[in-house]
Amino acid sequence: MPSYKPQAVEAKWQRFWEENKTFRTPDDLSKPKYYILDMFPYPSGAGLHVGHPEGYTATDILARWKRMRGFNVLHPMGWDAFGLPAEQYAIQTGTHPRITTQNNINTFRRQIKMLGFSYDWDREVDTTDPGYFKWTQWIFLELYDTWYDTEAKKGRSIAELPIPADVKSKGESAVRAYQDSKRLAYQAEVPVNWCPELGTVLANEEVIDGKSERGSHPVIRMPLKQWMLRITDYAERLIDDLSVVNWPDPIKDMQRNWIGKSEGAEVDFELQIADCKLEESSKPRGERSELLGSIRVYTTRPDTLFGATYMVLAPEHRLVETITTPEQRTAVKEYQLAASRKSDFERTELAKKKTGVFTGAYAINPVNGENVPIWIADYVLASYGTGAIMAVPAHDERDFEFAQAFDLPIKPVVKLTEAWLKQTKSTLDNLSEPYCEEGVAFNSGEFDGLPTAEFKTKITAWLEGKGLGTKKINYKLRDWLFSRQRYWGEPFPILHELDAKGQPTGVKRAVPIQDLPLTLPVLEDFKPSGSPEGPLAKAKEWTHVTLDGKPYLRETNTMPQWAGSCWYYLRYIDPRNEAAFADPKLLNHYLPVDLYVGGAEHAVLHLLYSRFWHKVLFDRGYVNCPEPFKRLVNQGLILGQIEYYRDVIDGETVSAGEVEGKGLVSEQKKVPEDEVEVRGKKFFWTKDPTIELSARTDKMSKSRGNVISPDDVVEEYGADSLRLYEMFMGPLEATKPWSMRGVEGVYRFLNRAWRLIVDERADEVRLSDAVQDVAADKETERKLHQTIKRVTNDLDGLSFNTAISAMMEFVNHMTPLAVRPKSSLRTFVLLLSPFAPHLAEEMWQTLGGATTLAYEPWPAFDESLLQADSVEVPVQINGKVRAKIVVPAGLDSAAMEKAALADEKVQAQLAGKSIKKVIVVPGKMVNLVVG
RNA sequence: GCCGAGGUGGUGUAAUGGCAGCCACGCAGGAUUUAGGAUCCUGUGCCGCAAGGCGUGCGGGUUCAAGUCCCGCCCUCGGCACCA
Repeated sequence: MPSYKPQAVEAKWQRFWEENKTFRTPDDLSKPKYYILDMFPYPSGAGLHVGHPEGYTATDILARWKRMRGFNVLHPMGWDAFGLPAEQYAIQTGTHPRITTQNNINTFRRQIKMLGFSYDWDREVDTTDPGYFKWTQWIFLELYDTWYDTEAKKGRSIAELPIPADVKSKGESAVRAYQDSKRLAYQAEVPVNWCPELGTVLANEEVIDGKSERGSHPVIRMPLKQWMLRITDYAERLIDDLSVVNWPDPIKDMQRNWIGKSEGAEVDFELQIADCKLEESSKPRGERSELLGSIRVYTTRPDTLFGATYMVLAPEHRLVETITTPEQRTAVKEYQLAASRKSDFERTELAKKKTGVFTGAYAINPVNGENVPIWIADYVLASYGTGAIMAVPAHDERDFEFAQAFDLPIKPVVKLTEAWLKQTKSTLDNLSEPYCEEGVAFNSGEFDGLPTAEFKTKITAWLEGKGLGTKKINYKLRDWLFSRQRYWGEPFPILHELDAKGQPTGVKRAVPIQDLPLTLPVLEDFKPSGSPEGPLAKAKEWTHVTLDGKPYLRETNTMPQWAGSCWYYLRYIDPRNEAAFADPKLLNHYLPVDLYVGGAEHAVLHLLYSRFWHKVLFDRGYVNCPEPFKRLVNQGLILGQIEYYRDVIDGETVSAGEVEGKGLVSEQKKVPEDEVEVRGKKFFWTKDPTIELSARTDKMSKSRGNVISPDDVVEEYGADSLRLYEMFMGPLEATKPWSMRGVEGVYRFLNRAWRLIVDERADEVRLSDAVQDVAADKETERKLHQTIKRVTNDLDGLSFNTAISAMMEFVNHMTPLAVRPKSSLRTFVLLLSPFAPHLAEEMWQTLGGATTLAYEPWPAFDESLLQADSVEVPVQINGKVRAKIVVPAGLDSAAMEKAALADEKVQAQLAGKSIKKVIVVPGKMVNLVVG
């Protein structure tokens, strides 16, 4: 084997690693641990694409590096295998999802192993394995058993929930209902995304622009009884603890925005209805909220209360019926009906123009006693705040639009500056747009002159004093809709008690722990039932059970795909444990995950859900750290190769520039790369050089036909080249286009590295004659130590691309040498080994290594060997480089200045001018400021 | 609209405020080769024969010195989107 044959080398070392279990992670608690985690994939039928190995290669390089630095590295892989595609496939073909899933997993495993990643395969997990989802179900039961103690800010067992005396006195079922109302996992009637075409409920993230992600079927909102998880109880802690993790700021921002904390006040507006007005107004706040006497609103700008000229209720608000006057009843009913029929999509998309209807009722503005009309409009959401707002059109964009549409009064209460009025061409009585900034109050009675922040505090206190309002914090985050009407998911371990007639009593019971896992029933027909029970309801023998002599009906919903991925990082720590989800001793040792790498598409949901579950487990004492993932890095998207297009209009090709901005519609046709000519910054078509082409990179997709399969790349260039190219493309976090030419570039580099060491002309792999046991010359020594330093620092900073270019420079230095010192090459091979492990192992062996290099100590660099004897430094005159001088390294400022002034070119430039200032950066440059 | 990231050669990219373009791709020339491929060497930001000038999205500013810091715009991408 004279030349570099990746296929042979890679097969050989993959076999070696597998047979020797080189990357098994022993639970050696005496060594420092490093837990490095990939986001595990959903094994789709299409197999891996080149985007997957990007993150996996990065983590593998770090895992291998950390091992060489003496860490006990935990680096596992598994499968997030429940979910819709396998089920859809089952519906179409009749193949059981278990079988498709197994096939897909086998494909993914083969492909991932082909890339030579150093996973500990003994720790592989599969979310659809009963041994795994037993514990998903167990965690669900923990959530079911937990209530959130707002005083202690901590989840506690339901057994510890204090039962109020009046509840206790009403008996056992009242107590049970009270407990059920506090559990983190609870059932509730909520509006869901119902897709009639698919006959199932969809998650929000499965609905795109009001249509189903699969098949683009219409989705409507419909109230259904669903399982919910009370993630909102943890909202505050989910925000606060972002400050203790090392995550990219944009991701933290996205999570904060998603949770959407806002601080404001709830204010009660008394209804102007003769019957109840007086009798209710004396009631203490809190009790009154359920009565008819007032409407409660939420506002972040209580300082604009004096400018509230009307109120708006969501069409679904529970008081709409009661307050609507007989004259308005028909109009209100019609509006409510229309609103309920609209999908969320229509409600937002068509809401460019504000709509609404007057209820005929009035309320009293608590700060000035003025009557304000009450409207309903779908721009107010029932699900946020109190479902009702006070409208301050002068200082709120939406209220302003609405007020304009319906000719409602607009009353400014924050001082408008002259400049602003001028700029917006407004007058005090006639604003052209709302003023939404903070400012100083006016038109606000005794509060005139107060700045916004101070006003907010004062007015809130004033309202509290009168029992009319209180400080309030709201979140955009909603409780997590946790049930799906699907087959291929974890069944809920919950039983519904039946009475003698076979009707549910409303009493729920957890499946006893010893009966877990609760596996899925065998079904022939996986189709959605079209009813809220889901397909599991069809398995009658499965759904009906008797426990302790009582008949029960099993819960027939299944959990969403997020469930299994919420905690897989915990199972890796002790994947075969049958007595617990993991041994606490091991959990304490390996947690938290030191580095978590994955796509930014999981920036919010998966990471938020996972953190939530982790916090519950933390509160309940199962894990010892409040956050699961210490450091997070998002790998960027890999786009398809650059492609060139010509624009065709009515069969004629025209230049790219002629289409843009002229409202013309053209058909874009692909132009092969060899028909592209570069002229300046533009591209032209060789078949008609007057035609300018456009160039573009797109996301890889089947429909565009630009998907690159790792299988093909590995077949042609080998896994090491694929790995290296994935890292050489650019920064890990960046979005970047694929290029086969680029793969070839790194392939050539590996070939050059190979030829440094291996005798090309021999039949067997043997050391090249040029490699000898000699001491390295000074230059080589310096280059080597520079390379060690750069690679080490770059690995530390996850700058894999620059680490590779440093190694390329080293190889470029070594290539022309007739005699190459063996010790330098051994060091180089160690540096290369995390990146191109197969090739490195082979070269290590050729250089005399007895066994795997996976646990060889990482090379150290000697700072004293880094510095060259002399350096070239630029001499600038007024900031422009005019000369270069060569000076001994470490020369001081004064000497450098002297050397610069002695230079001929400098002398010439200085003729007839005087030096005003001299700046010397030792070892870097000299700048002479002359006049 | 709001939040965030980013605009550097023909391409991917690199540069603790200190010589812009490291390392690659591509291209050009040369060596080797029957030829092709592979390999090796040299050159390659733009304009210019050259001297030199101009160059990091655009316009200002700070500084001896700005791709990097500050202010104002433009464009691309990602996320959120009537959340009061």
